[in-house]
Amino acid sequence: MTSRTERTRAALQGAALQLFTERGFDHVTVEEVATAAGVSHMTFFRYFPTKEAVVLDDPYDPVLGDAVRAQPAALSPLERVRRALLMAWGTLPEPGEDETRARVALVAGHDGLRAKAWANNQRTQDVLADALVEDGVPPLEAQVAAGACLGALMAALLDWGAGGEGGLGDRISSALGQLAPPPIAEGVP
Amino acid sequence: MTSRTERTRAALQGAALQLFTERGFDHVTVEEVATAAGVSHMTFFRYFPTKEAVVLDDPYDPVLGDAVRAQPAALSPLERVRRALLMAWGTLPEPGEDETRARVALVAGHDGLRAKAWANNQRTQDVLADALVEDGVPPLEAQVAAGACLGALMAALLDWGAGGEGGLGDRISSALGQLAPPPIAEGVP
DNA sequence: TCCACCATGTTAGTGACTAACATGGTGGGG
DNA sequence: CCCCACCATGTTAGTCACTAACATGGTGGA
Repeated sequence: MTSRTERTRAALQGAALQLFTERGFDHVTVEEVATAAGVSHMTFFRYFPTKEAVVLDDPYDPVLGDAVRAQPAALSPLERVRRALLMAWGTLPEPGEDETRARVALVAGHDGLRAKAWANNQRTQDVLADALVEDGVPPLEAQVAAGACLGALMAALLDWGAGGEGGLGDRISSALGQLAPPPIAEGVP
Repeated sequence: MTSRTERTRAALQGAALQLFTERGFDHVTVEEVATAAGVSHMTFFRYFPTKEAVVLDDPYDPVLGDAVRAQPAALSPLERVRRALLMAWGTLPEPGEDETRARVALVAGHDGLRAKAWANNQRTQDVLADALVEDGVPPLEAQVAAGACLGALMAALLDWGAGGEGGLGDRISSALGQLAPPPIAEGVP
């Protein structure tokens, strides 16, 4: 059922996560991760383009683009992205909570990993912005809306990973809530 | 007047900017930059901790922290950061417009450079957030406010560097404008 | 003029990442 | 059940960013 490649991939991620958590990202070589997973360092790089990628693997981008398209075009770009992220969060297939926490904690505690995480974010940002641009939103406005929302989301994520208490979902909705337009007296549009 | 270290530093930055622009960041080695500046590669690393740093050198962070503290505490955290960035932009000593453009263009067009730029942004974000926390704003809320504003600002910067027309200042104020609370009929608080 | 110090060079090493080629296990067709 | 083709993997050798330890030389002040 699980093909050989899937098993190898999982073995690499598992070994990497464990070793990085135990000894720190910088004090584990790719060679060691590969050996722990029972392969050579070349195989590692066939699965993950960089040492960081084995920690930062997340393929959610397409879902998010669709979520933006699903929002009513009458809202401001910022509000569309904001609601899209809130909505998508509920539907994403989450891996185990503990594993997610371990990964985010690694990222929060290491400059190089954080840098790469931001780089990934940039791709997500482009996906979100493109979805808006297709609907006629000016590119700069689209990028800004996506950038602001992702900036807020990332802040919540890193804060959680750095040791904050409570559930991740709560933090995300509270973070995005800060970007919400203030309620207009009575009667929501 | 200009000490030897200042001259060497400027020579390295100049050589790097020119070579990177001509041949692309990845196709120039640190060794070549150093040689072009008349020093060895070890001297390069004594001035800049990474190859990317020679492009991403900007020491504005402390100014921004003070700008946040200067905003009235009655405003929302988001609004305080937003106004602080707008205000600080006017007072910053800008290097030559052309050089800035060349640098931002390099960053906009290269994944590794963008990643490091985001990492720098993280430092700036911490400075902004800390200024809020000192005033009693909860840490998560502070990080989110700073993250959202910097996300918007970065989007405007990269869009400009990628070839957008017009002045950088206009883009920045328009980007941050998107995060402004909608005007409350008449009478601004 | 001489001395002390600091910027710089030299050398040697580690580790991430790549390219070219060799090999072996696995699955599907005969 | 066997064979063959293919794909995942290993081997080897190389480049380049970055670091550490030690040697040296020019510059500025006494």
